[in-house]
Amino acid sequence: MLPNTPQQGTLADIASHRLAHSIVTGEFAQGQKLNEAELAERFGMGRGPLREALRHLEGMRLVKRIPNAGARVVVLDYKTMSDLYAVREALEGMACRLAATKMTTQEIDQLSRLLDAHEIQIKEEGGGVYAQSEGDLDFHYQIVRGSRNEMLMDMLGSEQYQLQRMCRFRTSRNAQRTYPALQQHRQIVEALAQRDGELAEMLMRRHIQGAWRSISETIAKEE
Amino acid sequence: MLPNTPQQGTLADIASHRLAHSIVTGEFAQGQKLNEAELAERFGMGRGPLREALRHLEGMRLVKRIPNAGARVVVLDYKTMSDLYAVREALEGMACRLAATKMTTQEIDQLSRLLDAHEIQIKEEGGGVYAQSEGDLDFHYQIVRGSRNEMLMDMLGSEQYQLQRMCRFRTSRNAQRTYPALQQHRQIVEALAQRDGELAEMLMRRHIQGAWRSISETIAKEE
DNA sequence: TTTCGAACAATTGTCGACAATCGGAGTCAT
DNA sequence: ATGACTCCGATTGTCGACAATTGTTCGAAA
Repeated sequence: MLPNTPQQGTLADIASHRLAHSIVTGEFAQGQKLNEAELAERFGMGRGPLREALRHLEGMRLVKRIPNAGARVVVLDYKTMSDLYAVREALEGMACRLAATKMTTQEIDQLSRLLDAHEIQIKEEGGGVYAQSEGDLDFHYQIVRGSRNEMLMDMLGSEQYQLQRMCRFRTSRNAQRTYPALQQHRQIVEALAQRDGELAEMLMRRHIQGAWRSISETIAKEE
Repeated sequence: MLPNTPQQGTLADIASHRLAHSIVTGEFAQGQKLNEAELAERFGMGRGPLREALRHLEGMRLVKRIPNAGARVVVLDYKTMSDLYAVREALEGMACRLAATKMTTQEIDQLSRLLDAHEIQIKEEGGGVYAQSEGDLDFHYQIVRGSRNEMLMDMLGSEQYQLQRMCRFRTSRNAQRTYPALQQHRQIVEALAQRDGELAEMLMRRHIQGAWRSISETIAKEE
């Protein structure tokens, strides 16, 4: 469902996925230096494939490379997260607009049932945040797929998806938002069902703005 | 001004830039296979740095890699170009909205003078398309910079910029659009000067939609 | 004591060679 | 003639070693 391709392909791909996972889960601290030789030994491979993996992660904006000075895990400061959510608002808004005309009625029904499952899950588990969080990603990704836009799927799937997870790990608990978020999801599905792309885009953009506001306040409260 | 960093850094960076240039100018045909050994010899380097460059270009969506089968220049078919313009509409629209509040009055004035220069250039050269094309890119990039959003600048600067140039090379001459495009640019600057982000976003989105419609018709006419 | 400089250690960048895998030519049987 | 199988060439994937660059530490002079 989600782009969690473990991929038993080349060693570089394996290293790329393992590194990405270690970074988004916080196993590697932000700004931490990534030593090539050390990582290569840990993964049981040479430095060649590992360097290629680092190049790939650089393209995904998960690490930042400085020539002759090595690679470091990217630092998600307030400004970066703010920028990220603006980009998400634009891209997912467009995805939603496109999905309103491109998704089949069947797919929209399926999306509605997905929300039913989420609602039950929330009530049973008393607002289990993590499940909702993953479910939220699932909901958004289904809409992006519904846009039928390969480039959007790539961007929101492989690149931003990872950074977004880093945001969630950084500011994990904002449980109070799970229920209003579900309500907003319902409104979005409604707009999709009515094939109103303009409305769907607007609702999605507001939804993401709300998510950012919530995260932003959480960060402010921590300080 | 534009992100044309020739970068005398590592060999991988040099190879990356040379390859990118060869691809966007059409020196390498779309879908052409990129032989590692051959390219490494042509650039006077080993296969290691070249492989890293290919990984980088893969992240920029200029080449497509298949494990154990090599890398090929991406093919810009109609669907891909359509997807690209939808993404551009979303991202540049957002950039324009942000720029309306973030750009200094001085920067907006400068943008206005840039358009004056374009107008003179068009009248003198009788609508020299290529110059206008580069000028158009310059205009758009200035607005993206004005958004103060690093992620937008990265995405629209390094990644899409290249693909967009490929589009232009594929469908080079649509001279009839230079003048209405300039008019639209003027409207956008006007909205920026009035600090009307919503209007500026809408105008930019229409502008890009118009550009796509023009390119789309050109392609349809060729067939 | 501070500061500048030089040697040194650590890490990155690069290359050449070897192993693994894929695509295609050729062959044989049906 | 066509289909599948096998072998071979070509290309990609990987590794280890070497060169180049950086950051540091130690020492000597002001």
